[in-house]
Amino acid sequence: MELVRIYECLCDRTRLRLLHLLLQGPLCVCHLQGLLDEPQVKISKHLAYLRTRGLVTTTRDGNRIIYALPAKRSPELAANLACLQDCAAEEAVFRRDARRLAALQARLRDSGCPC
Amino acid sequence: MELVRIYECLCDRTRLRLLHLLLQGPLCVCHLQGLLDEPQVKISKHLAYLRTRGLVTTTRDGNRIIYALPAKRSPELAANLACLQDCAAEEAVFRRDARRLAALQARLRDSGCPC
DNA sequence: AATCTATATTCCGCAAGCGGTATATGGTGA
DNA sequence: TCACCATATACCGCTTGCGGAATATAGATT
Repeated sequence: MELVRIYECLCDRTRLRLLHLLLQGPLCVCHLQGLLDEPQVKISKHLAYLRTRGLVTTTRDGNRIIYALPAKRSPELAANLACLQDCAAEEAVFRRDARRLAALQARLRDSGCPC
Repeated sequence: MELVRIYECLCDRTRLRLLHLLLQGPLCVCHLQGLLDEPQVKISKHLAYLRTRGLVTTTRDGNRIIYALPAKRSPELAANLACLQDCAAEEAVFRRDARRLAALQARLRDSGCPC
């Protein structure tokens, strides 16, 4: 994957937040939507942007579409995701997202949710 | 510096090439122009883009303007520049730029050039 | 079949970015 | 002062990206 393509995916705040959350594991759209507290169309379009460029993969589970980071990642992508992980720890938005995700996961632990 | 601002600076190939070269040390515009083999206005505008966003600094030396990476870098910027340095080694364009820079530096070694 | 729920897509208007041409600026040297 | 060099800026047209409103799709449920 060409380096500049990766950066193009990283140069929007919403996409950064999505990728940062997906670093913790797969998530369906409705959860991402709830976590980011942004309109459905906005989330969906940014996920589509990432999907067409190969930064995320999708699987269907009934009604839900579950997004995840690709299992196999090029060295550049792996390096940049690691970098994002590190840097995100310094910014409030990302820490807040991570906190909300942790809370969500706690709630979901015993609820048979596919995500 | 906000993370997304950094990525905005990184999401253009010309700017990536410029930053990658500046990782090796300060350079004046005419040298960057020669190394990238791109029109003057293109180089100048991308450097201006980087300058207004604080990713490069300038000093004047007579007619020449010398661009450099900032001495003090935020952790995010430092991390991403290191990441770029690593990833660039995998792509032909960047390797070619680095080779040309090495050649230029060899030629300039004993020529009292300010860069 | 009709409905509901989750997600995607289309269409629109707007702003930003990019590359090029032409021109301006500002320091240097004759 | 005049010409010259290196660099920057203004303007233009084009493309891309973004957000929102409305609509479409596709699986689930009744």
